[in-house]
Amino acid sequence: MMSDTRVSSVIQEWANSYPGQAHPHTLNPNTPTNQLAQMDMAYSQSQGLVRGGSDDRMSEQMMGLSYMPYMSSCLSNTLSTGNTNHHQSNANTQQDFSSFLLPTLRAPVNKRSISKDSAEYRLRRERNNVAVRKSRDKARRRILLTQQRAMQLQEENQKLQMRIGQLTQELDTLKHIMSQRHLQGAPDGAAGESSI
Amino acid sequence: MMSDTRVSSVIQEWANSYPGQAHPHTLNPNTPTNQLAQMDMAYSQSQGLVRGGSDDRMSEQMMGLSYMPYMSSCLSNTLSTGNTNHHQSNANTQQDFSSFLLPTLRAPVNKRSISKDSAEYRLRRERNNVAVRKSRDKARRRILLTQQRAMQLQEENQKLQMRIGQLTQELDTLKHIMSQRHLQGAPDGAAGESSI
DNA sequence: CTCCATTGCGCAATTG
DNA sequence: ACAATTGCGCAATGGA
Repeated sequence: MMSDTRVSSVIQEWANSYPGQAHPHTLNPNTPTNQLAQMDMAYSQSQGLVRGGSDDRMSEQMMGLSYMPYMSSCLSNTLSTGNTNHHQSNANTQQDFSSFLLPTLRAPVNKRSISKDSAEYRLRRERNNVAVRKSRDKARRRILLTQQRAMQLQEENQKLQMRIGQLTQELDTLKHIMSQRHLQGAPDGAAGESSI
Repeated sequence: MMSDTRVSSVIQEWANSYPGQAHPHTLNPNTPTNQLAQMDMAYSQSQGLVRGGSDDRMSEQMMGLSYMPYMSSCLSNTLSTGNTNHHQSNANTQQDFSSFLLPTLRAPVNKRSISKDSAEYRLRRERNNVAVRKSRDKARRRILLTQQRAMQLQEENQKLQMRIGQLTQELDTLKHIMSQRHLQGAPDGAAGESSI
């Protein structure tokens, strides 16, 4: 039939995706690998509070060169990046007084004047963009792995259930034969008789 | 111990997440729900290219939960929206010649001057934003469900394997007993003798 | 063509 | 300071 070897390999990969914990060891449906625990609420209010006040969207980037597919911006990413980032909309609005708002815990010193133009800003942005792509790719891979794992587990499950049916039937037959010979008097002490 | 009833419910939910296929019915490991088939090289350079391959079917069925959290943002936001979107960066710059660049496939005709300001533009954007939130929320839920499903399948798997071990041992014991009674000569035709 | 759904991407805030 | 995550909006595209 299907190669069962493939299963274990994917399972292995999957396990690697969750360094935190995810071993069959102490598997507990109540601890959904954490990492996802907060997924539910994460949404309900982050929106209105976090960014709502600053309102910085708008005039994101390019619109101009947007028509051509991403070839340019993506292939030559990381640095060369003929990417289309031209957007110098209003932006630096709150980091000025952010130092005031913060609870005086070692004020961020001088973080001002990183406004968009500075090469440092672009550098940071570009780095973050790379990190973001990397992270998302990782997430995608993890999701894929989880899906494959689920499918394979299901497949394996069916096989196991068939096997159980097989064994059960065989056992019944054997027991029946033994009872036919009125020798049933000796219940096997070893295996017990767990119900079906 | 753990309620097994809950398992089936989650599985059920999960199944609903994949209307395309995902029923134990004709499950085929060779069709990994596609939708994620080409994921490996995604990072190196696919970014700009991949787009074309994806093909997934899936209708929409609300998945039960709606977007209570969004309701406020969606309903009220759509128009009232205290958002300060005023920016009139030049926008319509190249769609003029874009019609040239494109392979003559029904040129975008006149999509001109929908630039940012138009109420229609904002309306469309806002609608899309809503759709995006909805879609992502759905995706998150689906991922979570898949994970839970995988965990529960694994748990169930372990139980099944234990059961198999149990049955096998019981069967061995029985066979041993029968052979001890030198009655092995009677082949049970019904169950066959599948090796361990 | 319109409309919604999906998806890749960049930005900014947070986290570790 | 730095990479990794995460929510979000934008634009392109796919599919009714």
